[in-house]
Amino acid sequence: MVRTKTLDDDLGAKINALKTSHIFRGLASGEIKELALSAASVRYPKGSYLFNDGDSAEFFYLAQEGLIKLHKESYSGKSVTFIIASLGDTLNASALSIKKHFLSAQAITDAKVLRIPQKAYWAFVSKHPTIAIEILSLTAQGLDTEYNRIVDLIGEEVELRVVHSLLALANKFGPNLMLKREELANYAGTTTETAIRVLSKLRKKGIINSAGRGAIAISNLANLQNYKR
Amino acid sequence: MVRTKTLDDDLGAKINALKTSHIFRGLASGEIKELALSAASVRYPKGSYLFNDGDSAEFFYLAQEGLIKLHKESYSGKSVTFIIASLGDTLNASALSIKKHFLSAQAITDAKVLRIPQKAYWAFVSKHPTIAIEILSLTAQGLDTEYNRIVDLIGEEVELRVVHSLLALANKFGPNLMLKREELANYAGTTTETAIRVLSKLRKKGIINSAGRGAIAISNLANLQNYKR
DNA sequence: CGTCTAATTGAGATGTGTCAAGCGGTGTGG
DNA sequence: CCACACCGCTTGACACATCTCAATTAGACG
Repeated sequence: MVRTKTLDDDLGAKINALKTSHIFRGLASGEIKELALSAASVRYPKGSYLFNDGDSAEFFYLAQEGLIKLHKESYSGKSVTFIIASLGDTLNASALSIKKHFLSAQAITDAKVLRIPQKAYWAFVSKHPTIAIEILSLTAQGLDTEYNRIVDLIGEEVELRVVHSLLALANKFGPNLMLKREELANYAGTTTETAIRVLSKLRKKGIINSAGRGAIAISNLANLQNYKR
Repeated sequence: MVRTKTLDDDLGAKINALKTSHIFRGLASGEIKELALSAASVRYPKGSYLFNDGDSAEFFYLAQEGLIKLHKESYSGKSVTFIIASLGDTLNASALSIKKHFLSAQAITDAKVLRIPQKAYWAFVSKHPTIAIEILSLTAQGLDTEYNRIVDLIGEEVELRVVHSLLALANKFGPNLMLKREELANYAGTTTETAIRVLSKLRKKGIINSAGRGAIAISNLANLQNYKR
């Protein structure tokens, strides 16, 4: 029966998708299957929002395709990007115990995610305490990252912050970043103009190439790593 | 036998101390006892360090008396305070899965803590999955706090940041803060001088009183909460 | 009473945001 | 297929918030 077959394929795809996440790595396919059964694959067009800061968290999200920006706006309207999520990244793993999203999620390219109702997610984690530890580990790492970002924000000048942002992004996405200058600026916590000025300086030093609109190519990673002024 | 008696008292005190933490609230005394058995009560004089950023995390710490500052220094030597811990606060709960401390802990008054070897802490948490969830909840809250701090740092001016810092501290310690101007400044992510200038302004508006050295008294909390300029 | 640390205020330097203008590539509609 | 419009990128000039440096005052403590 054709219909059954496609459904099975679908389930298999979901199981594989779940396995791309660190937090489910330790489990056997059989175990994951239970969770996959309540998962839905959903597409979001570029620019659209998956959820907003402050919304009640109804689903657990796992990125499958595209880039999703996790960000938040200040009272005065300035947007800060915390995470750019891609394949295998959870968008709100720690929302387990928290009722509200504390960031907004916006697709910056066309994107696809796996979406699981909180209740099913919670039940699954309760049944597999190992996963709770994985989530904790992930959340703690995130906390460490933010501590470092704050230290940077307070103690270092913008130039270095932009460099650090580039390094963090390159570490995750490789040396060819498909990001607008504005995205980089939001990530580094500065303005587009200032980010561009830093990039111009880096270009003159041969550390990056202008790779056209919406792209930044790091050509000399080593020099970026021990960058001084 | 006197010796046994004092030991028992000691154990009882440790059990009670553990109960002051949110993460152990759900457990019965009998269950906590196991953990208390491997706990040691340790004193640290004002100014001394419990551990340093980057050290391997050998113990789990719970604050019992005094104030302990969790902070980190930037490469350029600027110190940022993240948390001021007091009775019942864990200093490194999420270090469960992390091998290294990611903040430094320094006593800002004479302090007393409960100290538990990582191994015992880990074993206990493994045995009580509920606690892992509590720790996760705590860590996630911490993450939310830091997200908000970053948004503040990037989007708002110092004046407002100092006000927010005062509110956060007052929320935890009450309107009479026993902190030096310098501590407040580190917490708000600014310099001592700038913090003082903001405080002077607030004093002129009747929102705070100068309560002498090492103290800040908030006299009008309501006005502080809806503070504008 | 003297010393030491914290608090306070001033004046100046400067990094970074803001505003404004121009350029260039890309896509779209006539 | 060309032309026009839009959007992202880039650079310049200027304003200003905040840091830095310096000097003074006040309070605590021996």
